[in-house]
Amino acid sequence: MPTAELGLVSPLSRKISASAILSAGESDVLRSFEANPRPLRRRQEFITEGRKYQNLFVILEGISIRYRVLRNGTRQVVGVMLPGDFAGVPGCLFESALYSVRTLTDSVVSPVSLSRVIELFDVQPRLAAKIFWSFTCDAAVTAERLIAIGRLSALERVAHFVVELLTRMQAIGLADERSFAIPLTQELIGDALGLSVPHVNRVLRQLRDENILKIKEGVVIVKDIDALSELADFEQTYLKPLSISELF
Amino acid sequence: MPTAELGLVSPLSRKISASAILSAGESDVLRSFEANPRPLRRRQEFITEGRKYQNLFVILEGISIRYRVLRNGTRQVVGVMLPGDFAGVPGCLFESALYSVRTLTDSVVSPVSLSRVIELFDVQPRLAAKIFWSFTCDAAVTAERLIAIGRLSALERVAHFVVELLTRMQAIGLADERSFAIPLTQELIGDALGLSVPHVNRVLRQLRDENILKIKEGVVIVKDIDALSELADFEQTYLKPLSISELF
DNA sequence: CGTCGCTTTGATCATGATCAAGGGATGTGG
DNA sequence: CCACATCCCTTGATCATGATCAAAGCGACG
Repeated sequence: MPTAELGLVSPLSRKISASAILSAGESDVLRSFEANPRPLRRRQEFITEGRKYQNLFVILEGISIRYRVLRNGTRQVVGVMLPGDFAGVPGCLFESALYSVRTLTDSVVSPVSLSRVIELFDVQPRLAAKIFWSFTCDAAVTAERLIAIGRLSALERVAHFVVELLTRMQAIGLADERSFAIPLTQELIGDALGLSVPHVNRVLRQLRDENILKIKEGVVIVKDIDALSELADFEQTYLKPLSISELF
Repeated sequence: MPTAELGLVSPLSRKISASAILSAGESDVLRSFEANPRPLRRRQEFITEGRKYQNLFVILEGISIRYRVLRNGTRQVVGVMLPGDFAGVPGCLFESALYSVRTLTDSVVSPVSLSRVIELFDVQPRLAAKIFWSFTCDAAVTAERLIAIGRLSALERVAHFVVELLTRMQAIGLADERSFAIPLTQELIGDALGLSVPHVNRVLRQLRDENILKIKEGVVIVKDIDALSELADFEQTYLKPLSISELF
C-alpha cells in the first residue's frame, strides 16, 4: 500500500526530495527538524502578522493557509501550505511577520529555530542549498498565482487554483490521480483568488454542471482533468524545478 | 556627491548589503559576478519563457521587467528588476524558463553561470546564504503585489506599485525622497496590476489632478507621499528583512 | 432545538473592460 | 524638409464581469 508507506516518510524529506537527492545524513538532519511535534486544532492561528518570530514551523500534518487581513477588512490568502512546507517563509524573515498562518485542519507542526536553519550554511551547506532551493520553488508558485489573479477570468482562476493544489498534493503523495482532501470553503477560494463568495459559488456550480469538478465535504474531485487544465492555462513547468543535485 | 559615490559601488553588493553585512572577500566574489558586462539596448528580451538557461544575469545598469504572455494574448508583468537583482530567479531554475525578461531602458547585465552560484554553497556558504536571503526578500515583494492585485482597487494598486518602486529604488540609491526614473508606460502599469490601459490612464489623471503623483517622460514624481502611502495600504516591513548577519 | 459554519440564489450595482477614435511627440526614410 | 510611422497618451460610449446586498437553506454539532 503506497499510501501507508508514504505515511512513514518524513514530510520534510519528501518535499525537499522533489528537487534534490538527499543523503542519509541530510535526511537525519531534516528529521531532527521534526523532533518537536506540536498538535494544533483546526482554525488555529500559529503565526500572527506583525509579531516577531525567531523560528519557523515545519508542517508535519494538515493544511494551513498564509494570509493577510487588509485595512479595508478583506482578506487575501497568499498561499496554501502543505505537509513538508516551512510556515514562516518568507514572512517570518522580516522584522515582524508579514502574514498570518492558520490551520484549516487539525495539524501537527514542529518549530525550528531560525538560527538552526542558518547554521546549516556552515555545517551542511549542501542541505542548506536544497532547502533554499525549495523556497525558490515556493516563490514560483506564488508568482503563478499572481499571474492567474492578474489576467485570468474567475472561472479560469478557480481552475488554476485547483490544478495547482492537485499537482502539489500529488507531489507529496497526498492526492491520487483526480482528487484530494482539503477543506476548501468558497470563502477561502474567493480570498485566494480575489473573488466574492457568491461569485465563487456560481463558478463552482458551473464547473459542477459541466461535470468538470466537484467539491464536497472537504474533498475536491476532478472529473475532467483535461477540461480543467485547458481552462487553467496551467504551466506545468513551475512545479518541475531543476534538480539541484545535478548542479553540484 | 552621494550619487556619484554610489555610482562606483557594485550594484550587486549594494543590493545584498540591504540585508547582510559583506566581508571584503565576499564583495570581491560578488564583483567577479559582474565581470562579463554585456550591454543591451532598451526593449531587448534577454530571457525567453520556455527556453532553457544555465545561467542567471546580474543586472548592473538599467531596468527590466519579468513577464508572461498568456495564451489569451494578455501579458502579466510579474516584477520590475532593478540594478543588483538577479534576472532569472526564480524563472530560470526550472526545466525551462517560466518568464521572459526584457529591458525597459538601455542596460548592462552580466551572465553568471548557475553552477558558480551553486558552488558558493561549498566555497563561501555564508555568502550563498546572503544571496539566497535576498531572493527571499524578492519573493516577499511578489507576494505583496499578489495581495495588492487580489484585494485593492485600481487606484490603490497604482499607489501601491509606485510606493514599492520608490522604496526599492531608494534602497539602492537610485531615487531621491520623492522621485525616480523608470519609463513606466500606462500599458506596463496595467500589465503589472491587471488593469486596462484606459483605466490606468484615468487613475493616473485622478492622481495628477489631486496633486499626488505625476509621471512624465519616464520620471515618476511623488507630490504627496503621505496620501500615496495612505492609499497603498503599504507594508513597509516587507522591505526590511532581518539582517542575516546577526543570525550567524 | 438552536446556533454556527457554509452554501445557494436572486436582484441590483459598479468597477473596470472593451471598443473606437483621435492626438501629440519623436523618429526615420525618401 | 517633409511624409509617414511608431509609440504612447487621452477621451468617450458602451458593455460585462463580478461585487454587493439580502435572504434563505441546510447540515452538523452541542
